[in-house]
Order: sequence, then structure tokens, then C-alpha cells
Amino acid sequence: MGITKSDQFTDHQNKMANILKALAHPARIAIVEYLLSVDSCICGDIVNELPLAQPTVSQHLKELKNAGIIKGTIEGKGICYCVNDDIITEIMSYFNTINKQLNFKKCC
Amino acid sequence: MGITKSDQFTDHQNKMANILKALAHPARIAIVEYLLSVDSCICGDIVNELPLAQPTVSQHLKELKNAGIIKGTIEGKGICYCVNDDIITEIMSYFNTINKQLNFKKCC
DNA sequence: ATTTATTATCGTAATATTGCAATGTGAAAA
DNA sequence: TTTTCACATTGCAATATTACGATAATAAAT
Repeated sequence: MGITKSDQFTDHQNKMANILKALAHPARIAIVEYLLSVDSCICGDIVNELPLAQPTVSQHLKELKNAGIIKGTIEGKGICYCVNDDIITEIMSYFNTINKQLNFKKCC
Repeated sequence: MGITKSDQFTDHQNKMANILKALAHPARIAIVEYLLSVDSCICGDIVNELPLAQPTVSQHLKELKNAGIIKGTIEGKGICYCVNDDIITEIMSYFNTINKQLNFKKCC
């Protein structure tokens, strides 16, 4: 059907799935990596860095914002973007938990 | 179009996107968490643990296997599953790199 | 006020994903 | 060898995603 049965899973499972989904596209990975590649806010020029049309980039930025992965601040004519470190910490702590549980498994 | 322009991005960006895509669904998150919840291999009964029909679960398991996130070993009549720790390590190291880069940014 | 630059939104086409009933497959048990 | 059990595959319907042209919206610059 293309429709996910979200109500059958826990809030946390849905939350993690949504966060990871926001990053589950090479363009959005590229955006995050580009934002990190410069030692300050990126204002404008994200569109020029990506091999995609402006509306497409705008859509990807919107998804990243909705998932809380990046923040955008209006700066005069354009917008300054940066990665939200809180959510990166949250992702790391999730995989850290997974990793800890893995260490206790003697398996396969 | 629904088609990703994968050839426009680096191999590593595509690889990370694919790994995260495999986890970007609550059912697949639930499968991984269930596999970790027991201190040994899970043989059988994954279908009974999930609120989805057997073909749907089978499909999700296939995607997790293709992305290298779980491994399945044929065990007589059924199959034993477990999480592949190598890929978890890979994910963690990716987000660790991101996090390190974030620490050098004074931003927004 | 008009122009210019930057980002957002709308509409739409192409493709992907999700979910399941029906059916197939392969191995053990009877 | 027939049945049974566990899982895979096929086929299909419903919905989601990706991408972009066209067009709007907003704010600075002229």
C-alpha cells in the first residue's frame, strides 16, 4: 500500500525511523556533509553545491528541517543553515545502546 | 520522479544513505530491537512478534539482509537471525565523525 | 516603486515503498 | 511419501518519494 502502520509501533520506534529516513537519501547526506565541511554557518549557496535543481534542494532542506536535523535562520535576503547537534547526539546515543547490547551477544 | 540521482553523489554518500534507509522504517527498527532484546540468536518467531503479515515481515527482513544489517543462518527448518555488529560499528563511526566536526563549529 | 536575488510552493510525471493474499519452495516429521 | 512447518516469491493496490518547471513570496538594493 505504501502506507506505514505507524500506530502499530512505539513512539520511539517511529521517531527513530523518521530521523533516519530524513538522512536516508544521498542528497540529504551531501547537504549535511557540506554544512559540516565549513567552519561556520552556510548562508545561501547550498543549491550551487548540489547537482539538483533549486526546488528539489529546497524540498530536501525542508525534510531535514522537519526532522530536526538542520536549523535555518533568516539572514537578510537568504538563510543560514547549520546542523542541529542535539539530534546528532540523540542518534549517537541510540546506536551506542545498540552497540552495548551487541557486546553481550555471543551469536551466529 | 521517485528516482534518486545516485550517480551524482559519491559512493560513500550512497552507501550511507542505503544503510540508513534500511533502518528508516519502524518495523525494521522493531526487528533490530527484538533481535537485540534476547541474549542469543533469534530462531523463528520474528513474524509472531510483529504486527504485520508474514510476507511483509519477510520483505523487511530481506531489506535488512541486503543492507547488511542482519545476518541469517539456515537452522534446520527455520532461520536464525542476528544483527551484524560490523555495520553498527560503521554507522557509529560515521556519526562520530559528524559529531567531531560539529564540535569545531560555533554556529547559529 | 522597481528590480534583483533568494527561497518556497504548486502541480505533475515517473518511480519506489508498503502491505497482504495467494502461492511456491524446501526441509523435517509423520 | 505425504504432510507439515517455516519462510520466500509473485502479483497487485494504495500511497509515498523524487525531481523539476513554473510561479509565488519575501526582502534587500537600486
